[in-house]
This record gives sequence, C-alpha cells and structure tokens, in this order.
Amino acid sequence: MGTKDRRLRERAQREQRFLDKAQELIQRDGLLSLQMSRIAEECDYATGTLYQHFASKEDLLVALATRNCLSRVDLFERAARWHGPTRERMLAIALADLMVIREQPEHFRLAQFVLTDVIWGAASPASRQRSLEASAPLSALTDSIVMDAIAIGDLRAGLGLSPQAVAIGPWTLSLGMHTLTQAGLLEGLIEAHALGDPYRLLMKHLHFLLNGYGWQPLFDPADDDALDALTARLCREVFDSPYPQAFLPTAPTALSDASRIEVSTHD
Amino acid sequence: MGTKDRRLRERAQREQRFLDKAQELIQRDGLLSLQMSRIAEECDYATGTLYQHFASKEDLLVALATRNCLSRVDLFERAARWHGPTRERMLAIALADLMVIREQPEHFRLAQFVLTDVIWGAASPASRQRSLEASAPLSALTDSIVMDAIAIGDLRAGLGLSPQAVAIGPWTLSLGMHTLTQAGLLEGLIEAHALGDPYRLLMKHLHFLLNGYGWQPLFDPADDDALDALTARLCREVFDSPYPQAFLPTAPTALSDASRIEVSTHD
DNA sequence: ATCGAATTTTGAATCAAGTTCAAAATTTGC
DNA sequence: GCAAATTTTGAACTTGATTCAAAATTCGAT
Repeated sequence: MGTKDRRLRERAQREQRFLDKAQELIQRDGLLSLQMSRIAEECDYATGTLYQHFASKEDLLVALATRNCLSRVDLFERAARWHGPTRERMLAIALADLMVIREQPEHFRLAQFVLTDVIWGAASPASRQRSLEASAPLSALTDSIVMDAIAIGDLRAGLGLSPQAVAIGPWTLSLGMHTLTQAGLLEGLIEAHALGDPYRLLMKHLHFLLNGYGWQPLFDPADDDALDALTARLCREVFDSPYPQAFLPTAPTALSDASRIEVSTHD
Repeated sequence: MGTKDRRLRERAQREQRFLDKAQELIQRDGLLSLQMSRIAEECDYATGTLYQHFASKEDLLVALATRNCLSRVDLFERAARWHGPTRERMLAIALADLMVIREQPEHFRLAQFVLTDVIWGAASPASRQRSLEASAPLSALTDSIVMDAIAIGDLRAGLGLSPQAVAIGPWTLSLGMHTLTQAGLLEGLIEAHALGDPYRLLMKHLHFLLNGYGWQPLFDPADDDALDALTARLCREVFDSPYPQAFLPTAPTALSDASRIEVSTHD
C-alpha cells in the first residue's frame, strides 16, 4: 500500500507549501492583508483545496503559529541541554527566545495575534489542541532546568513553588517585555529616558528575578560589562552565534525633554 | 455661542453612547461578533453616523481600549498615593490591575487585541496617539513610586536603571501573566501541577522580583499565610475592597497524572 | 418667520474577503 | 477499460465593513 502513503506524504507536503506561502505573504504584505484566496492562488491551487487543509483562516493561522513553535524546539534543546550552570541555562532559554524574535519578529506577532481570544476562540478545537501539544516540549525543557537547579542546590528547594511554577516567572517576564516591545510601546519611553535596548533591559530584569529566587550564583545586573560578557559568552558557547548588536548599550543620544512621558497601557 | 458648545457636548455624549453600546455588545456576544452596523442600529443611528466618529472599526476598538485605560487612572492613583510603604504601593498597583481584570476580563482581552499589530497598524495615527497619551498617567504613577522608594532608601539608588526602567519590570511580569491566564494557557499546567490560582502565582513572582531589586522590606513569598495577610490588608486599606476569593489557595484536588504537561507557547 | 446655504444624517449600494458546493477532473479498484 | 469514489476547481454565495448621493436638519441673515 505504498500509494496510500505517497498520497498522504504529498498531502502533507502541500500543507507545508501552503504554510510556507502564508508565511511568505505575511512577511511581504503583513498579517493584516493576508488573503486565503491569495495563498491558494500563489501555490497554483484553487481556494477550495486550501480549505481541504484548514477549516478556516483562523485555523491556518493557528497551524502556522504551531509550526513556528515546533521549529524552536531544537534551539531550546541546545539551551536546556547545554553543559553549564543551571542559571546560565535558564538565561540561554530566554536568549533563544530573543534570537528568534530578532530574526523573525513576525513569528512573535503571529503568536500574539493567535493567542487573542478572537482568533483562538474561532479556531477549531483540534487546531488548538495541536497548538498546545506543540508547546509542551518547550515548557518541559525549561521545567527540567529548574528541577536540575533544585537537585544541584543552585536553587533553594521549595520557594513554595513547584518547578513549573518557578519556570513561569521568567517566561511571563519575557512574554510581557516582548509584547511591549513589539507593540512599539517602549519606544517613547526609551527615547525619553534612555532606557537602552529593550532586550538588554529584559536580560537585566531576568537577572533581578533570578536573584530574587536566590538562584546561584547571584549576579549584579548593574554591572553592564559583566552583563555583556555573560550574554556574549552564552551566545557563543550555547548557540555559536555572534553577540547580537542590539544588546550593546545605546549610543548616548541627545536626550529629548525628560518630562515627555510617552507610553504604556497598563494591563 | 452656547449653541456651538451644546452641539459639541452632544456629539461627545453620542460618542460615549456608541462606546458604551460597543462595550455592551462585546460583553454580550464577544469581540468576535461585534458589528459596526449593530452598534449604530442599537443606538438608533444610521451606520454612517457611527463613521462620523470613528474612521474604521479598528479606530473604534482603539478608542474603546483608550477609554478603558483612562477609567483605570483613579484606581491607580489610590494605589500610588496611598500612605504606605513604597513596596506595598507598588504591589497595590499590580493589585489594581488585577482587580480590574477580574471584574472586566473583556477589558484586558480588548487591550490585548488592540495591541496586536493587525489592529494597531490599521488604526489611524490620531487614535494611536490618543491611546498612548491615555496610558502616560498610569506609567507616571508607577514611576513615581519607584522614585519615592529610591528617595526614601527602600530601593538602592541605581540598580543601573532609571526609575522608569525599574517600573517596567513588574509591569511586564503582570502583563505576561495576564496574557497567559487570559489565553487559558495555564489551565492545563495548573491542573496538572497544582500551581494554585494564577493571580496568587503572579503576586509571588512579583515579590520575588521586588526581592531581586532589594526593595525593602524584603518578603518571603513562600509564606502563604503572610502573603494572604498582606494581600488582604492591601485590598482593604487601599481599595476598601474585600479580599478576592480567587486568591485563596486552590482546594487540594485529586492530582491528575503528573507526567501530563499541557501547555505553553514560549514567545 | 422665511429662505437659501451649510452641515449632518441616512441607509441602500458598493466592495472585499472568507467560505461553500455543484460540476469537472482525477484516481482507484476491479 | 470502466464505473465508483475521491479530489479539485472556481464561480457563486454570504457576511460585514465602508461609502456616498439624496434627504433632513440647522444656521445666519433678512
């Protein structure tokens, strides 16, 4: 029954092509102007065929976000399985996230859009389920770091929290910072108050949080040089990746009127 | 020239009515099924009249989110101007956020949706500007708490960060946690690992973060009773509000299979 | 009070996409 | 080689945002 297999394989390939094309169109024209008929057309298929794969536009978006999620697993694995101090492994996870976002900001915007109840709620339960399953490995990896840290003694057992509950802290901190950054909500603040690069800011806050947990060895985020050195080393040793330009402290520009406080949306 | 004034006032009133109705419809049928024509119709106006106020549906949504933001200012002010330790005032800000979200989860979902580049990008620059301005007072209030803390000595000056940069930490932590919670992404984890209420979890992580800053007086988040006592006291003293049910530790239910890790979407 | 200009309101018409589905094309099993 | 089963097609349908010419209202001056 090789024929059956072949057809299934071809079908799966086509699905990937659709997703590739969707990705491409989003990258080119933005999420806003993504059209189902366009995706099909540019793949030389009829619209109806596209609907054979995805029950709705929302479903397609969720599927795309899910695939993006899966594509991140290997990067996270490198971070989690790296042979280094547990605290640095946790930072490496955040760094992995960060690298992806810098390379492909649309991935994050899509994920953000998909998490919206408008989209999430309109997607089919099956798509949602698949999406949830795709992210399980990612949280499992971060959880394992916390467990290692407790086992080794880098992290005082307990804290009154399960390992999973601890892992949620850095996760939410990153998520929140990325959300603000992507929305451009920090730009006003950054200019007005010379906050420096938002990702550098994220790394600092992560260190503060880890310090708060008492995660050994403690680190002083105020020491910019040490922060740079550590971040650069992790990029190199864990990811063979150059130290991201974006992290360098912003060149001191002429400060604009400090009374101008620009932004937020506190919820 | 009272006539001109009256017309302007009436116009503004009508705009509020439109927003009220939009809010109501969202609450009733969800953001997904909000229709422009419906809003107009239920206010006994023609669709075109609605478009006299809002250039597009996106504009209306941004305007609504902006108004919600403004409505929160007084709550934040109570927190920021409360006569208590700076650390507790900062917690009160987070608590204010939390109370709003529990009372009106749609407010948060709307804000989340609006921050999406699909909506934000489609809104008019004027709407965006107004929205940014509306949130400035909120960040100004939190910033002022940080500045007070530094002035009093509760927070070691510096940390290598400006007051604004410090304030961004708790903000992002809250934002991220709310995002996960709203999306229902924690539900699987919570059941599987008995995390307890997500908002209780948020309060704990906030304490860890503040401890990480060295914000005096330090607090041990592992002490559930003390956490409850503190949270309850703040609710009462700052907001005259009863201690939210939701904060109580979840009743120990039969734990489901601990190997089942359900969720995430790490970005 | 009345008239014509200016402004505002109206809602049917327009337009844009997402979605469907009956007909056409293709594949399968015999 | 053929009929049943499956898949593909894309024009038609549907929904809902947006527009805009006509109708109604307000205004300012006489």
